[in-house]
Amino acid sequence: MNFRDSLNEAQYAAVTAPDGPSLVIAAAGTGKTRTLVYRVAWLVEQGVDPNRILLLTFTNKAAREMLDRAHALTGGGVSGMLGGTFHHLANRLLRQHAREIGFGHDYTILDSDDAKKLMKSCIDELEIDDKHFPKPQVLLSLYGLASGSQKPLDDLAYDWFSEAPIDIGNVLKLRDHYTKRKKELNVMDFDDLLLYALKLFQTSEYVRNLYQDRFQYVLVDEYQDTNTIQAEWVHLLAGKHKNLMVVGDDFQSIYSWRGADYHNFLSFPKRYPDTQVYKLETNYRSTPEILEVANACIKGNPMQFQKTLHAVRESIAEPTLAMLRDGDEQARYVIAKIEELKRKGTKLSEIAVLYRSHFHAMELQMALTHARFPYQVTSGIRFFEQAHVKDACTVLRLLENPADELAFKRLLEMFPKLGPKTADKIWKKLGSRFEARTPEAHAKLILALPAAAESIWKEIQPVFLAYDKENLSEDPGEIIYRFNKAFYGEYLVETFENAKHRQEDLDSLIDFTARFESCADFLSEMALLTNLDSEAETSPAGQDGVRLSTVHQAKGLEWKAVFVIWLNEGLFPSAKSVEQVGGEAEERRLFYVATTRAEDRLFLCCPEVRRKHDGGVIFYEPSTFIREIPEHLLKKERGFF
DNA sequence: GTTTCGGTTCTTTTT
DNA sequence: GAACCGAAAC
Repeated sequence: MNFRDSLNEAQYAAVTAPDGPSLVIAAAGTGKTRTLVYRVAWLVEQGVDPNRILLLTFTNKAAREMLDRAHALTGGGVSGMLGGTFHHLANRLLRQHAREIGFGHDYTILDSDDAKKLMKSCIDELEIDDKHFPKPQVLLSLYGLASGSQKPLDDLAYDWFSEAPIDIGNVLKLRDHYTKRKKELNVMDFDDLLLYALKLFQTSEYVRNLYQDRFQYVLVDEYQDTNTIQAEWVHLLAGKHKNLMVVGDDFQSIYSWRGADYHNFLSFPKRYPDTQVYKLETNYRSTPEILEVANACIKGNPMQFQKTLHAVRESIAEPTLAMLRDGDEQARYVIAKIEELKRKGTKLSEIAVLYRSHFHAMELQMALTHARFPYQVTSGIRFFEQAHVKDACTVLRLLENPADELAFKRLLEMFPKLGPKTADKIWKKLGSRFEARTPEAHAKLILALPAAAESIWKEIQPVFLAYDKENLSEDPGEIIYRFNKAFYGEYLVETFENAKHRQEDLDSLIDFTARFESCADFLSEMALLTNLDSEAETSPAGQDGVRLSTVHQAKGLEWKAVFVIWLNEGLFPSAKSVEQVGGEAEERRLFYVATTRAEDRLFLCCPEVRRKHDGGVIFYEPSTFIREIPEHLLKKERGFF
């Protein structure tokens, strides 16, 4: 393979870097993924066993893309290489060694919805009835931050609630209780996966040696988004061979609210004194006038590796700043521009509308539907977190983990006359455990059920018992199918008005299970996967449509034309973020990410007012980020409706 | 004592 | 939407 001809100077240097620690500072659109993929190919060509290469990413999408590309580039020469998200690797190791840290190997992974529910019941159990006590969601963020940053909870809590009269003692007590409950239920939340994986490495010499020996080369994508745990874990993973290559861009660090600390990235050379540094600044994606806007907007941010995007492309058009009246006019403006682009030959799938928060897209979604424009939303609600999908998986979860109280209660609460209180009583009566595979457990349960639920249970009991009898532990789809046939299909129709649509979801869920080797595999995956349609998007069948996405979810992607909507003070930058220390700088980086997604055309949209549902209006100033861009870089437009 | 239903309010970002 | 709250219904 000719590496020289496929790469520019800086890329080539990084790809062929000598052993030892190396830091690749890769600005937006400079071929970061390409560099990583070629690095893998290079290593393999040097005779490194792919089995001994580890590639860590943050998202499933990034992992899949890199593995695919590496595969294609080497003609299948990288099979055996381990590549995936931090959470995936953590899960993989923990499944094998969970006992060493006091869990069963059959632990369940809580998604955020489960975690919220469990947190709520913890609050009830501690009888905290303070009206002003923070909501489960808030507490989870706080605990997650403490876990990810490895900082003491009390310090963080004092800062977090400095202006609210919150009993910090309760906040601390609650975390201990929550931790204890998770152990009892044999469940881990997302933060736990990372935390316990690190703990495993710190406490078990055997495990540490096993993987330190194995991983001769460790590559980390988006290193600026690592938190303390991840950085420490990476440090240990590469601890023996010390061939650690991290790639990232401090300008694109946008996850500090979940503990990401780009100082890991900035201080990498300090931590590893013999680090080789490579800087990629040649941008292949965008026109010079788009890059000028991007460079201008990020320049003022404090504490960063200075770098400037150099364009290689020809000019096309100045980015447009559109001043609009309200959300409706904004929607009409966007649609009119999309029509114009389409007439000039841009495919709809090459156009994206980006925004700070999901609800910012509401008017636009309605207008697009009305105008019969095909569009695809990278949705806020994750496929696997929808109520009916979670309902359908309760049986499986119980079969796999008899201590899964959340699944048990979720299942029982679908029955008539059975609410939270009764479900709790029954769970306790059964000794906080339900061995769903044994007939004895079912007999005991039936005695405890209200009369109305009894007959329903008798319908679904065979589904549970078939698991061992018919050896279904490798066929998650079959269990879901039978549960649906025995009970859930009917329940769906009685409960939801859009039952048909939800039934279709379940059908595709059953199809989706086919790719998994076991129920345990499937359950882990569905907690760690974001969306079912993520692969529909890469498949050729993915139909033509405008992409609607949050900026966070757009990271790493690119489109010919990009619209950024609701660029208003309080919305983007979001008011809540700006309150936090370093919040505005992070929002600015987010805006930088948004602008650097565009290849040819960039439209910045800035309405004046937002209409509330009650008919009132709120005035919004244009975003600081707009005002920071020198005027001559933008072409100004007004609404025309 | 519980469940269920209907009305109200509010949306940050993700593994 | 969906999460929360209060009141009616069982």
